[in-house]
Amino acid sequence: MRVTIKEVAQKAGVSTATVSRVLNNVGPVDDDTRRRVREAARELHYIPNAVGRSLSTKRTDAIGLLLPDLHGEFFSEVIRGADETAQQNRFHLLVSSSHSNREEIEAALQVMRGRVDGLIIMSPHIDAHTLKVNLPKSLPVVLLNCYIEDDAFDSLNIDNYGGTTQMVSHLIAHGHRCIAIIKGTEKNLDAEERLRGYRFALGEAGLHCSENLEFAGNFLEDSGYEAAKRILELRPRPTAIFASNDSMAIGAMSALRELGVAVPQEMALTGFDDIPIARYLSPSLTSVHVPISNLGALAIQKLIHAIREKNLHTVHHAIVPTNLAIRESCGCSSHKNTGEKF
Amino acid sequence: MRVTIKEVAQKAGVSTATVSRVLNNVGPVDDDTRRRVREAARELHYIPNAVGRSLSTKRTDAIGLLLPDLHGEFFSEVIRGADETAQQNRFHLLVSSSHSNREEIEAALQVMRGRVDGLIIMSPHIDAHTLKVNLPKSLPVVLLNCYIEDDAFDSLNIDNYGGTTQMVSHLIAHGHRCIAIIKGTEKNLDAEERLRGYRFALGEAGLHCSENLEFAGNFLEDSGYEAAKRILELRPRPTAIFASNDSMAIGAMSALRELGVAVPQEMALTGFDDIPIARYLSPSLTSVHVPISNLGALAIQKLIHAIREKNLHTVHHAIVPTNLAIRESCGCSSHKNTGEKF
DNA sequence: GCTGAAAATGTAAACGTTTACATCAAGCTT
DNA sequence: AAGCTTGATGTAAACGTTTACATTTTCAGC
Repeated sequence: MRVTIKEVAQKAGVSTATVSRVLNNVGPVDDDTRRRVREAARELHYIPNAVGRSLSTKRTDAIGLLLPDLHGEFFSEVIRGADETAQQNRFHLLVSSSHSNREEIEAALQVMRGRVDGLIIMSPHIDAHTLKVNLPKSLPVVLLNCYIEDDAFDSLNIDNYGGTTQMVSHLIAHGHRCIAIIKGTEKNLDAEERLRGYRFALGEAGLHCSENLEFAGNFLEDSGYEAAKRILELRPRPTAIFASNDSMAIGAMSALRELGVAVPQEMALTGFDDIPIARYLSPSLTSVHVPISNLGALAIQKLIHAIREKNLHTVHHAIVPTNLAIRESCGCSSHKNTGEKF
Repeated sequence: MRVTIKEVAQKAGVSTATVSRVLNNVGPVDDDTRRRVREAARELHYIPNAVGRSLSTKRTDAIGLLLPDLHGEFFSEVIRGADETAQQNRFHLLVSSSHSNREEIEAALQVMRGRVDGLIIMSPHIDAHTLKVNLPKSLPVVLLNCYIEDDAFDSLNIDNYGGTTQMVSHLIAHGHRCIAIIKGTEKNLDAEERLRGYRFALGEAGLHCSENLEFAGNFLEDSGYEAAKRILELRPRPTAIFASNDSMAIGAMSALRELGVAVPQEMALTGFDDIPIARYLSPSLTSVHVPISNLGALAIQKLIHAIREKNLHTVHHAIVPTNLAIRESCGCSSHKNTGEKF
């Protein structure tokens, strides 16, 4: 069926060992032999069988990417960044997405096991114990935005707390005194950290911190839409809304527009993530910029380092900094319409 | 290192063959033996090695997904749909994205070869010959939105032509006589078909069809932004813009807003793809709805059928229908603000 | 021309499964 | 009771590589 190394060896008049040596540039081979083997391989359109090789070398040259039930551009940008970096390093990406509970994650881990040389896990729900039970000790892992700060695993986290604090402080600096928050999914690390940052910024400014100002959400547009409607019923009405991500901010913006509340004049609105579309909204959305595709790329780099330098590699926790992308929706007119790129 | 089938066999006091039979539910095995084997496997936390199995069975249980340099939500929705369906069928997804030229695709194909049981190729640039040279005859393939109508490959195409025709006809029906188009990437099938549909609809209505009304674009927001600015310089000024995808429509909307042109009052605007965010724009974007995640799911279903029923399967070309999502941006007030879901 | 090292190449085991075939025991049929 | 069938299990080959080790060849140094 498919042409194997044996046929190449036969055609070139050598043993399979020699063919392997030639094709992998390893060990001493006579120039003339090398030429003959190369020629034979080319003529037969020989492509080494990846499975056979994997079995022998115990490498797969693949990286597993385990994603939660992510949506929209955040999802695609992470994959794009990861894939690009993986390709550059001659690794492949095994993607498994939409895992929301422990069972699904465990199943996915089992499936990945043996098929990948390393794993990137982005899962706000997972706990260290589940991971340790389901993963061989020797498999390099990088955690992306996970709760766990266990020293067994490398981790990469967005500076949710810092970014939110900055943003809310920005609103306060521009005169807002009553700021509502649309929270993210419950028990989600990002959501919790953003909430924590929000509370801290309010407290630091000596402002009233009330649960009445905190509205449930789940990171999807719909929930932002609903939350905004409820926020408008509050008395006194808040003058600003911090949405825990851009999707919800977009939903909120939609609700505000529908109800005739002008953004930012009657209500300031900010998001988090700075998805590409934020700058094209009307009004353009002020958001906390997260280098999303970098995040994927960084995770891959870290992981590949762990794979290649298994012995040298030491566990490391990194926090990816964020920065404010000030646009129209927060009403900070000095920065109006910059539309800056990063 | 990792526990193998041999250790399970030893612990259970049987041969590896029996263990294999038990774990795969194949062939007759004594109930008591079965129990012992299961127990041993559980105690040892045995997980079959996927590579060894692949080598033996010549299956990988993986599907390759080859994507072009796609952006934004279209990209993520295709992957989501594909992944979901793949998981349901116990297949894994090997994703390789951002391929824009032939060399990259050939490289990706070679890499995929042997690692997957089937391949979904979404690549507006590829030609049948390149595929035939680089793929073993026996590998099932589904082409997604590719030029090729070669009978060697299954294909799945969006009804670009029909969708565009409908949309442009809709604009005409609402009184527009001078409609500009922002074209998609050159040499891209989607782009060409949408252009063809646009021209046809104009012609059918007996309207002037001029190259002056056709503006270059590349499916990214920026190009929509630029094109819109140029469109506004036209005299007589068009009263409607058909953008070949939503991203460009969003860019165009941004430009119009900046220049103080009211949408839809002074300029109607429509897109194509109906990405999730379209309904949350202001004004909400009228677009040609494409069941994007279905597209990924359908492709996987088709492919899995081809893989499983290799002999029964016959080549088939399918066209995925589109439909109009009428919202505010086209100014067809009767449908104002429906915000319908699909 | 011998010795020994270095270079070139071959042999075969190993990687972890599945599975065709062989074997053996037990129960039926006649 | 001999011959069959069936069920349960074991044996070993096969899948396609890589690589440790063995073997052969070459050739410099004496």
